[in-house]
Amino acid sequence: MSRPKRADARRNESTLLDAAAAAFVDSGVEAPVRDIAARAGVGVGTIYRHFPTRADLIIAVYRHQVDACAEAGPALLARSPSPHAALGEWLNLFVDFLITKHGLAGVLQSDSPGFETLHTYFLDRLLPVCAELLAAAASAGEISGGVKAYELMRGIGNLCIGSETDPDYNARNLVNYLITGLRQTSE
Amino acid sequence: MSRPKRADARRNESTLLDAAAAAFVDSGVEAPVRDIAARAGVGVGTIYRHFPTRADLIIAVYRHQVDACAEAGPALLARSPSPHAALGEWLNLFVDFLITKHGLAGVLQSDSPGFETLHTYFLDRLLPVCAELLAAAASAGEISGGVKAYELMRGIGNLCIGSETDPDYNARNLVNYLITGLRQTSE
DNA sequence: TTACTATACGGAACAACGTTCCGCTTAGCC
DNA sequence: GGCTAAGCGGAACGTTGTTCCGTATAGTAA
Repeated sequence: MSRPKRADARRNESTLLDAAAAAFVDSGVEAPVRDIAARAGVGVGTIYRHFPTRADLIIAVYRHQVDACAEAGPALLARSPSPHAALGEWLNLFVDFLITKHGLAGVLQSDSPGFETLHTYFLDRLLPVCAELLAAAASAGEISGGVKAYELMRGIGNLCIGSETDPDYNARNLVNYLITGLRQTSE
Repeated sequence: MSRPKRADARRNESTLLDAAAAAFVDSGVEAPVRDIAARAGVGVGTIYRHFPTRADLIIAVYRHQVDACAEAGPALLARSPSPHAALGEWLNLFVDFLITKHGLAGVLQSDSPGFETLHTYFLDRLLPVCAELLAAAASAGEISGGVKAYELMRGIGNLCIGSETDPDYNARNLVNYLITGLRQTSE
């Protein structure tokens, strides 16, 4: 076991998280590393020591909210009138999260190496929840069992791209059509 | 009116189109400008003289196919059993086009300046067709009139992102759920 | 208090990208 | 054969993410 981190290191890490969060709000998740460093009054090297890649910084900033979303799944399933309704509500929760973080949806789908950890984190955390909701809806006979959780999550994520910047595009509408379409396919 | 283009210029333009098409097939539409120039045995400056921006090159390469897609709309409407069926077929045609061009869907939604002309070209050409199909389906009472053509096209485009690289994600399935969902909303 | 060292820092430097610019070349015409 | 507008190549610029290393300092032991 190594010694605990130095005090200045701990301080910088927290400063960086705040600066990143602020930068993401102002300029989206694609805010340049240099901007974030400048905001925090820190060199770029410091960022990379704390967060091996930009994706890790993004994860650190949003971890709490992703976890909250994951935990909401079972809760919705318990108190919703039907599994399909719970699935719909949960997906809308996910959509809300994505489109309030400028550009997160886009970065999430990016297949550029370096965003793998981001991809992985979201999947690890949310895929099981989605699968559970889907299974419940399927065994209630509300949807076909052929819907794959990964495909659905990825599709929802894709639909959210650009929804925060383009006033003529509202991902929520399309997501709801999609959810409707899932049910009709049931029988 | 200025003189017609010089022979070498015309030759280079056509060589560039071929080189770009080949590069897009090999490495996707995000193929670096330098690669395309090298393939054509030409300097990068030559590309930019013929095509002010990368987006213009992409448009030039795919123009024919976009036009073909646009023209297929009215034809499908004429020979399909119902407007909703025609809409579905046409959207699948659009999806086929997008997912066979590596990364085109992604670039199409990119809001980075410089891709505006690409955005505009697709919209100019395809939006009216989509709107016509939607209107026909709406007045046949098959779908709600509230579906906006732009939103639908953008959503379909989004769904196609990554469908060519990720073996576990097939945009076609989700697009079909979406199309189904459109009808059910008619009630 | 002082001295020592692992830890952490800053920012120059690198590679890859789209794009611009300009000195040289050449096609087409008189 | 020469003149000139048109066209060309590729170095150079500005912007990315990321790496690297000389310097500074926190924490500890004397």
